[in-house]
Amino acid sequence: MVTKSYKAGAPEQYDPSQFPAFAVTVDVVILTMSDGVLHMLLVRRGETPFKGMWAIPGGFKRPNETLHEAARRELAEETGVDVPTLLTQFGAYGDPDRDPRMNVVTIGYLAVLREVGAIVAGTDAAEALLVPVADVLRGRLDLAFDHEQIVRDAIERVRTELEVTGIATAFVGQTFTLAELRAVYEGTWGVQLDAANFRRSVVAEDGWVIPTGRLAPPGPSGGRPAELYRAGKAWKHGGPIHRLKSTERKSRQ
Amino acid sequence: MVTKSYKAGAPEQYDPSQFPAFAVTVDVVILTMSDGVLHMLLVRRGETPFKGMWAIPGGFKRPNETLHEAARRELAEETGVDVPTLLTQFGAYGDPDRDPRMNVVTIGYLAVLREVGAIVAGTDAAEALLVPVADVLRGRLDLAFDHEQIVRDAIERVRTELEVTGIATAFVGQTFTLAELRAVYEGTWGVQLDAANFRRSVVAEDGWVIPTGRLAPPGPSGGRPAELYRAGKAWKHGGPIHRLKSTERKSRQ
DNA sequence: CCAAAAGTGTTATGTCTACACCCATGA
DNA sequence: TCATGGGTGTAGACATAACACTTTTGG
Repeated sequence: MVTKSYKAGAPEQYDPSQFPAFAVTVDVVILTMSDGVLHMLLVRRGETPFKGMWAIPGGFKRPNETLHEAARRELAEETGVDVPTLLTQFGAYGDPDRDPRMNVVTIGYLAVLREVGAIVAGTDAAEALLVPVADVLRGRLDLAFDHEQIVRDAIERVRTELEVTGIATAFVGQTFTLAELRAVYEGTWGVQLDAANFRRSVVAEDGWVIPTGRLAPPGPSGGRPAELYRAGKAWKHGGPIHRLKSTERKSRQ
Repeated sequence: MVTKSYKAGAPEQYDPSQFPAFAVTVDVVILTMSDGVLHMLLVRRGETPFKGMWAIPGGFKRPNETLHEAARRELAEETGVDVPTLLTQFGAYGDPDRDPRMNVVTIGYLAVLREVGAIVAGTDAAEALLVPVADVLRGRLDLAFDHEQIVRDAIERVRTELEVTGIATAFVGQTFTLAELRAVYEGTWGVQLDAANFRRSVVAEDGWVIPTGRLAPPGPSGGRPAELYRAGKAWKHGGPIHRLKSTERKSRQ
């Protein structure tokens, strides 16, 4: 592969002020599974505009960091989590009136955490809240800016990614039972999957889950102990689990 | 659905200069099928930086337009096409050193055109060129900025969209033969598909292609005239054509 | 007539879904 | 021993891939 001479153009006589200036922010939709229900993190805005309203965490991009680094920094500031199991960009939003103060273009990121951990309210947020995603999608919460649309896009993305990539394992721990993994699909898609067929599909796909040989203790109501797995490498064309096409089964939400 | 009071926050005492300023651009990867081969449009840069190098068309976002409008404007300026058959956002790029002049965040858009039409070289481009996408992916052309990466992401996106959405019909005319539609999949994925099975899959899926009853004239070398179809509505979960998993067939490129 | 391209039929193989059944545990 | 949840077996429905065959054109 040829290494490109990246700094070809001369940055000589050039006046940046002749181009319209924008503020660039990064907004992070932080998702986690809690009790089989997909949850997301909201923060209460401590500053104008939309002061006191719920919003998704975010902040201004700094000139010397990449977009991904900015997202990672915002995530760490808000949750204390330094290494998310997954952090993906999913969209950009730049409508002229989306921020009443000035022209702000924001880049949407999707973060997936295994556990909630200690959620730290940052300097510009008076409070933090973990809510079911379904509540936001139903419009029960009034979010600041165009954050409701951003959340909708993020959820649509995670639902698709679930079918196409290995994102599901980002929701569960280092080792997990297949019931836990199945709960990720069920909670995200709002469907019920047949446990038997789920197991076969997942185990059959090569390099997807790897048995550890250990067993998980059963729940308080008994039941056979489940085998513990760890995540394998991702795979070729899409994952082993797909949304039903014709025969839709009853939903849970 | 509840209408949100959008201008809630007061834009009062606020100093925009306290936040880092960025230029925001929109870059458009313009794709079209030509002779069964996926092509893209490049323009030669007429200005510094990277003056004289090939680049994908793009330009600065204006404060009073949306990102989508900016992409549409750039596309029209560069190609004369006002209404593309498809225009989708696929990514944002904001590495600190991606533009030697200043901090520029760019939003990548993917445009699909039916025909090339009259390609008009704009004011800031000395020349325009339609090249096979494969040439760019192989690194045969040295593109300005981080445009090679942007192109790679765009192609990856169009390949996925092809499997999941009705994007294929955006490449063909108002009416089309199934051979033309098949060429879109074959040219984009670099595979050969069985014509018989392709027909069955596409026709079987309800509301995907609609027969017009008319026939297309055969080519110069003869052959039975093909039936003409027009595009139907999109569908539920993904399109009818999928990349082969196990049995990979011989590629064409 | 032959070659070429479109369209139909057929068959073996693979995958998906539903659900019956067995297994290991807590109370 | 019963309830609960994990794991296996299996049969029918459905989808996929390969390819032989028929149809309709140009030369």
